Amino acid sequence: MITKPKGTYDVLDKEALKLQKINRLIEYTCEFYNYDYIRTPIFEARELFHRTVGEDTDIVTKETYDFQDRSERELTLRPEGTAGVVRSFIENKMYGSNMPRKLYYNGTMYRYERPGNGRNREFTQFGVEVLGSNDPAIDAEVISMPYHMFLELGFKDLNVRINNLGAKEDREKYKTALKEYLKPHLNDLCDDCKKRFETNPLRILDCKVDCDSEILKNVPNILEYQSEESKNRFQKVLEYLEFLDVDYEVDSHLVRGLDYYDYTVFEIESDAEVLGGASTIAAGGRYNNLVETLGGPSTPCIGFACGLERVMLAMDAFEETEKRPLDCYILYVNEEEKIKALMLAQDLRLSGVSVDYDTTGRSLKSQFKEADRNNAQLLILLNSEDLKKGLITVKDNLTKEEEKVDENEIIDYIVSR
RNA sequence: GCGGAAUUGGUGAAGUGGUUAACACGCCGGAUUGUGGCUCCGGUAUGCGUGAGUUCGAUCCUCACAUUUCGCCCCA
Repeated sequence: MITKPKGTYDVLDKEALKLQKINRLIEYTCEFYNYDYIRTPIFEARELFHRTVGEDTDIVTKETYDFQDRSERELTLRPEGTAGVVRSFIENKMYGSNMPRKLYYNGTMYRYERPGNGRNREFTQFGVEVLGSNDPAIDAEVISMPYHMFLELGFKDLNVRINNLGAKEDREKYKTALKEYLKPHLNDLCDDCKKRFETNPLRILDCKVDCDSEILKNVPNILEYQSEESKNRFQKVLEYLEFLDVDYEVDSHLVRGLDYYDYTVFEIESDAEVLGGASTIAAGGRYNNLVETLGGPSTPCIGFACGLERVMLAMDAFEETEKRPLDCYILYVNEEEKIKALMLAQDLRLSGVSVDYDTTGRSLKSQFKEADRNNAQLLILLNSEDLKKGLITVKDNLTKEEEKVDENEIIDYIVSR
C-alpha cells in the first residue's frame, strides 16, 4: 500500500467539516475587515526566503524543502506566507495606488521538521498583511481581528502576548547592552544560547531551557531601549487594543523566529489541553524594512499568520461540528423508478434543494437507513403504481406524515417547504 | 537531529510459538411478498505495519525500515 508522506495528513469527515467552517469564517471576516484575497505560488526562488526569513534562522538553515527544477532553477517550497506576498506586492507594483493594501492568504506551507501534535511538514496558514500603513491603529486591528475570530470559533482562554522590538537602531543599542550583560554569564547558558550570543542574541530571551534562570530574569528590558517615538507608538497600540477589548499582556521577552520583524510583535496562545506544547495558534508583527530589503520602496507593513491545524485541534475541546442535513432522499426499487429518481434529483438540485439517492443497489430497507444517516428531512418514495397515476409520495422524516403529490407540482411543493 | 512508546478488520480492541484469530460497534442480507429506524437470525480479516532472519512451524522471538505518538529542539 502506498501511504502518505511523513508529516502530511488527509483532511476528511469531521476534520473536513471543521476546516470548512474555519474557511468560511475566514472569508466572511476578511470581507468585513476589507482584506482582499491573494494567492501566491507554493514554491518560490530559494533566494527569496533567505533574504526575508533570515539567513541564520532555523527555518531557512534546516527546515526548507529545497529542490532544483529541470532547468536547474533553485526553488524552495514556501515555509511561510509573508515573503511571497511581499514579493508579489513589489513585482505587481501594488504600491502605486490604493494604500494601504490589505491582503489575506490561506494555503499550505512546508517545513521539514519532526512531526508531532499540531506540527506537520505540510501545514496550513491563514494570514493577513497590511502594506503601506504605519498607524498604530492598524497594529491593533491586526491583533484584534484574529483574537475575535478565535472568540467567534468558541475559544475561551486566549492569551495575547505583545512586545515592542523597536527600530533597527533601537535593537542594535539593545543588543549591545544585552551582550554586555550576558557576557560574564555566558558559561551558564545552554549550548544553543552560546551560539545565539553571536548569531542572534535576541533569541536568547525566549529560550525555553534558560527561561527560568536568574540570568534571564534580570536581563535588560528591551522596552527601555526604545526611542521616544517608538515608545509612544507602542503606547498607542496598547491603548487602541484596550478600546478593541483585546485582553493582552506585555512580555518583554517575546521575540520571533523570523528576522524581518521590528516594532510590534505578538503571539496569541490557547490554553486548550489538546494542543499540548503547541499552544501558539497565531503570531505576527510589524516588518517595516522588508519591502525595501527586497528592492521595493520603503513601505511599513504588519501581518500575522495563524496555523489552521492547531485551531482545528483546539476546536475539539469545545465544538461538535455536524454535517448539514440533506433536504431530500429519494427511494426507489425498479429501473423505471430509478430513472424517475435521477431526473427528479437533478431538477431539485437545480432548484437549490440538496438531494441524494442510492447508487449501490441497496434494499429498500437499507435506503431508509441511508436516508437517516444523511439526516434527510424529506423522503421521496417512488412507486410504479402511483407513478402511472402521476403521483409521488413525500414523507416528512420528522413527523412521519406522508402526502401524495402530483408529479407536475412536486418541485414547487418541495421548494416551498 | 536525539531519546521513549506504539502499529491486529471499516472502527474500538482481546489473544496465542502449532488445526477454523475472541468480543463489541459498524456494514450487508433475511424474518417484514416494496415504508425503515426496535427485536431476532445469518454474513462480514486468505489476515495480525513492511522486509528479512531464527524455527519443523511465527501475528506472537530477533534485526532493519516505515508510519504514528510523547518529550527535547524549533515554530503556526
